[in-house]
Amino acid sequence: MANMRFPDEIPPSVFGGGGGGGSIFDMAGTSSCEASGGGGDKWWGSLGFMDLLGIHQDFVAPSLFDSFNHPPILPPPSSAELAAVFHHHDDTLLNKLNTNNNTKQQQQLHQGSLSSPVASTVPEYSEVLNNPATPNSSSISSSSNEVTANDEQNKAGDHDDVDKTKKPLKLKKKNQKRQREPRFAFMTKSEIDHLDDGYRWRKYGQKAVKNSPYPRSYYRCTTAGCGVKKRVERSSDDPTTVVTTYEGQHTHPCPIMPRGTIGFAMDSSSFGSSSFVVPQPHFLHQHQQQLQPYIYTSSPSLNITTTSSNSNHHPLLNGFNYPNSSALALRDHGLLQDIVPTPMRREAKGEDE
DNA sequence: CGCCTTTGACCGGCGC
DNA sequence: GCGCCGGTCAAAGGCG
Repeated sequence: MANMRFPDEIPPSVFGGGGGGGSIFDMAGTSSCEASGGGGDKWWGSLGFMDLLGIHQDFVAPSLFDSFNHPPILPPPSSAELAAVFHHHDDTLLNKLNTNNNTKQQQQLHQGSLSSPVASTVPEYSEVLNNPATPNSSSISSSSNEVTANDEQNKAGDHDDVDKTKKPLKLKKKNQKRQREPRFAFMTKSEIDHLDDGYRWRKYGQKAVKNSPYPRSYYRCTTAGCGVKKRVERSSDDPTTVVTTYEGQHTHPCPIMPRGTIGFAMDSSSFGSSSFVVPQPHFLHQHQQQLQPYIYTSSPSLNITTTSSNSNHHPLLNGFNYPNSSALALRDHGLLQDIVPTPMRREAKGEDE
């Protein structure tokens, strides 16, 4: 598979608003740590999508998984122009989302976890807007009992499947209902179905989606022992929108840790629950309030710009290469302004000059 | 050769 | 019980 990359220089263009309903990350292409291995001169240039997701996740709460029990504090959504992230246990949510962008369910999602960030009642799934989340973050491991349990279960299951020859596979333990790992779903505007997030995925299945002309693809993280899965499907309502659902939690860092990530990497010990260092911009918490909705719109020409009022010019981003869509997204939205500490920005700028 | 995608078959959950 | 459907498996083939 060819790694999609952005051209080194991307002229500014129109940063269109996201479509209706749901959150939209607009990305024109994909990239990965892998892809950026050669060209990522800038710390930022090779920042993987998942890294960013991780960042955003942290943005949501010190532990996003904690938010399963404690809804994250979120900035208010900006109506339709929202970058929505769902973490849920309900498989049907996305289907419903796809088939009806304005369902009552969605409204409940919005109301439940957005307008009432500290709501005491937590729906089985909750929506996290403007905070692209990922299972990948050390900060979530502390409350990911279910994940680890499931990982083990998965591994055990895999072994069983492998050891036992062929057909009697799936001899799953009876009476043991398969537990779903927490899921994070988000919608992106993209021409590319499979957004490269820096991790290595192996496609293990594809199914036709009911009421949709677009198939759903199933991916699994290829790293040994990592049972993270990913589902990718294109919205039937809005073919330009790709719904990506992550399931599980990476037990490893990004296969190719982008150099730039160092800038974000915090000592995992400072979070007390990390088995590896991942971007942990805890300073984000201080800036939560400034969060802008992530509305990323790509155009076929990959021209992207921003409409965000406070993102007209980012010293940090001046002259940066944009080998990946996430970078674009952030640049686009001036997000770095909010999430990157000034010293870091300065440093980056200096490096850039 | 290793890794990946494709694809049909299979399995389990769930609703009727 | 049956059928539908989502999810997974694994053989086969492609690609670098």
